Amino acid sequence: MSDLGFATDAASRTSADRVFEALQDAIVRGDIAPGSRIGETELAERFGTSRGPLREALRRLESRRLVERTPHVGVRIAALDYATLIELYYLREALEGMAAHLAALHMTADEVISLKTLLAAHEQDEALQADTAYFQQEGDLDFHYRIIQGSHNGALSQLLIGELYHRIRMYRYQFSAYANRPQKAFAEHQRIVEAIEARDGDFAEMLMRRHISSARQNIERRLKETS
Amino acid sequence: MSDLGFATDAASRTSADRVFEALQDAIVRGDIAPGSRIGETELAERFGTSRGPLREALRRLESRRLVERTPHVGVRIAALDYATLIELYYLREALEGMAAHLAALHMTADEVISLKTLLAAHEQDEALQADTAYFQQEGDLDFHYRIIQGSHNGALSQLLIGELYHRIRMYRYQFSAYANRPQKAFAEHQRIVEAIEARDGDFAEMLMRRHISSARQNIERRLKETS
DNA sequence: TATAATCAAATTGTCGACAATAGCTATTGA
DNA sequence: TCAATAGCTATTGTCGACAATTTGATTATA
Repeated sequence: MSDLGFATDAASRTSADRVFEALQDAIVRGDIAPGSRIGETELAERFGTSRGPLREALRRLESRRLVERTPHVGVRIAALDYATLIELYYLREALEGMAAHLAALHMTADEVISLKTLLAAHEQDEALQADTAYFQQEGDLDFHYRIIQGSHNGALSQLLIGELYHRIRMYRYQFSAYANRPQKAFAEHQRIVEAIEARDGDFAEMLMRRHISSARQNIERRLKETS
Repeated sequence: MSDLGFATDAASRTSADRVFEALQDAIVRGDIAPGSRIGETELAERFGTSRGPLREALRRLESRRLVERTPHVGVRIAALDYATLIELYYLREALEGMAAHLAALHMTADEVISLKTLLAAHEQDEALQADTAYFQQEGDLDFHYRIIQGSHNGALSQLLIGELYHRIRMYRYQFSAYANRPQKAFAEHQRIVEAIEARDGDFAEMLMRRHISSARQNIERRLKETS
């Protein structure tokens, strides 16, 4: 998937760009333990470059809050905690609510058809695999990506997909069991698409906000049960 | 004002951090023309450092979209256009609406009092200076900062204050005459504070969204008139 | 004259070395 | 035995030099 807003021409990709993407992926997937501290020399060797480009990559990852920096001490891989996850859900509720609203107003007919096709595919797959979490999660992201892109608001897309979603995915990879119930989420997806198809911006926004809000409440509920 | 999320200990500030802040300030204030291209060597000399730290600073500014980078070509100061400004207002509407909602729920009594004091000071100053745009703009930002901080949502504050607001300020400095009418905006501010004081999250959110939305519409209206 | 290929200059990308700082260890004193 | 200090080690911060690439200018050719 394209990482909006940065040049990714395969040909003229610079070493700093490559290590940025590779390191980001390693962090998001959990190949490097959250909260751990790794030296620049070690990282540079691991990614086959020198400390110069590596430090440039670290600065960008710092901006995305995937690493935390302390001057003269070093960088630490971002730690994951539930409080921050909850905060991110409020951000998603606001931003994706707006995205759904704008998508209802600005999506092209083709984009709506493509979105419905995606949902039909999900329905097929769900019918077969009942409650498989992984597909649902990736499929869920796919669905949300489409809505965001459908807003036709570049700043909004860049913010959500280019910066926020990496942190979301990091939590998904490493806090495995927190997804909303697949069938419930799927039904909510369907209603959102209906509202978009009806070009009802306010309703689409409301449905999207409730969709994300209920996911957040689901996490908060589990959090109380297990503590 | 603090630039949330990054170490700013005056003592151990690194050269890369200093040039980052200085260069960001120069860009936001328009000391360097938007859309212009400046070489790394020239920038490094201007800020009294070498290209290493400068490039780290540029990477962070790239993440904030204050500069645009083309591999092997160089960086260009972000260009300003009305389409992007409008997009940013939709972001503000969504995010600051959420901030107002959360502020109504989570602001401490002291914070509410302090916010009311700020507004009283604005009223005084407005009574004296009628329609002075500059103070109003800075005062306006002050007001919005307080609400955002009052949300007590770290991720939201970091996103708005730490990343988005620099672009907003850049537009304010350089697209001078686009502010909402001061007295109308002030009245809206008062209503928002009333809703926060009444702990009415939904209403505070609605008022904030209308406040920002009408500012956006005001810009769009002027845009049509002059074109 | 227009177009394409070639070359040169300037700029960016990368690297290794050195300087500066923080944190740890050992030593000294009470 | 504990605390404080001094020194050492490892890591980060900074710099200058070199390599790679782009861009434009120039020249040759149709």
